[in-house]
Amino acid sequence: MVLHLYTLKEEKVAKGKILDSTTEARVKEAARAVFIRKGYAATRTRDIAEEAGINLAMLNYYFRSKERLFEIIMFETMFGFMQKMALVFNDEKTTIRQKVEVMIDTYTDTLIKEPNIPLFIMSEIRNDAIGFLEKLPVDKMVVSSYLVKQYKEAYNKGLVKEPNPLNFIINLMSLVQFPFIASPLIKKMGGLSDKQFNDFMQERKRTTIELINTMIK
Amino acid sequence: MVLHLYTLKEEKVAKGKILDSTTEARVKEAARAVFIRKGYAATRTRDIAEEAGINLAMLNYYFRSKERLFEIIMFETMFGFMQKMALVFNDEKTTIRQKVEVMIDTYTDTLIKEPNIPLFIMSEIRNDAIGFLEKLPVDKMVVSSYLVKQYKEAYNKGLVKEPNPLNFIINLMSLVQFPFIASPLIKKMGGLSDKQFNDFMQERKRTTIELINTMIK
DNA sequence: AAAAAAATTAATCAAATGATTAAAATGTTT
DNA sequence: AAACATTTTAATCATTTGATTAATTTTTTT
Repeated sequence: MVLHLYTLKEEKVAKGKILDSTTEARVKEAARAVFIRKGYAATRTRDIAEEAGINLAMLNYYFRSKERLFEIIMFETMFGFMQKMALVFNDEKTTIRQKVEVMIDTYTDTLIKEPNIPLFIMSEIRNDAIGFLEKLPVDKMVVSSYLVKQYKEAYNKGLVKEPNPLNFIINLMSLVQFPFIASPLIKKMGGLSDKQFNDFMQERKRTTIELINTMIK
Repeated sequence: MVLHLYTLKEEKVAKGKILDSTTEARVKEAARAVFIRKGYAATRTRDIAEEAGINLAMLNYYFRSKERLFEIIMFETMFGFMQKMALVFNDEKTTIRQKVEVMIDTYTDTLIKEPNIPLFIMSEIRNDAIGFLEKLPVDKMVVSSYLVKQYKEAYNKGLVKEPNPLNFIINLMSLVQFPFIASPLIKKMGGLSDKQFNDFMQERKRTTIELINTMIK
């Protein structure tokens, strides 16, 4: 009955077991689903156990505590979120306009599949009991990105009016993420079903790209 | 030791007592502050009592339960939020452009003072244990607004490209509200202090108005 | 001033909840 | 197969937390 380290577990998984069938993986996947749907404070460890279809004790056996499990989920989620962004931002082969297009297109698709991620991230960062924000180099990621370099050049050439690239990035994020954050409200406002909402978001890609592109000559 | 009704309390307040000095009012004000800062699930009734500087039992004495107290706060917050919107939307004396300007200006000012309201509303609507969204006629408010009427006319005259007024309204809300929802992230990204962030939002008013106005000829 | 009502406090309760334990079951190694 | 290690289960613990109670103080009414 020795409680092994998490790293030992990883080794075992790496050996070739089907990740999703492992109890550990099921707990983690259930935790991800419930945490993202309800937030840290509102989820009970029993909710996770139930969602995973396992005994409650297994959660603590594999992850020691609710908080440690949450840290793993939160870190992975934020990391994935940022990595996706960084990849587009730092592509030296694309123009600003192409980046805008790719960002809006791929982000919308991602969020149609996982619509609760933005609200989850923003909510959990608000409390930030653990201090994720400090650990994540979002500032470096933006300031030293290729996109910002491109944007500054474009500004110097008079191709964009707005001098602050932060405004540009915020507009981009706002227009894509906010509709998902406010999705229950928007569905109600427009009388949209889930399906209709997703179709609406698909169509919105084009108008959003157009709107952002008015910032760039 | 009779527990009086909430309405009786109101009468008393109406008699002329200074609202903020009443224990009941202090509990409510503290509840508003804590609920909006941390969300329903993360706040303990003891947090509220401490913030109000009163005995925990007073919360239940005046408001019966955490849930009932929350309902009052949530309803008032959402109502205020919508009323402010409806007032601008239904002003028959202003043009669309003027409405855009007023919306962005006043909303930004409001959110600089109460930056956590959008995230609070969106978070609590997500769970929606009580069913606020059903009770609130957001759909009617938008569809039958004077702004939507104006917008449709403008579309018929070829003054706007985008046929769906929902897209227009979402863009407006996104650009104003999202920066506050994501404020910790944005502060980190831009290396901004609280003061710098607020100044940034003030400046952003102008560029946001410009951006939205590109949708209207 | 006496009586009644309302407000407040400290102590306590009951349920929920995160976590642990000891035993049982399953899997692995020798 | 025996011994050992790992995984799983059911029961239980300890703390947190929303709520209540009974007594006390303060305010209002008569």
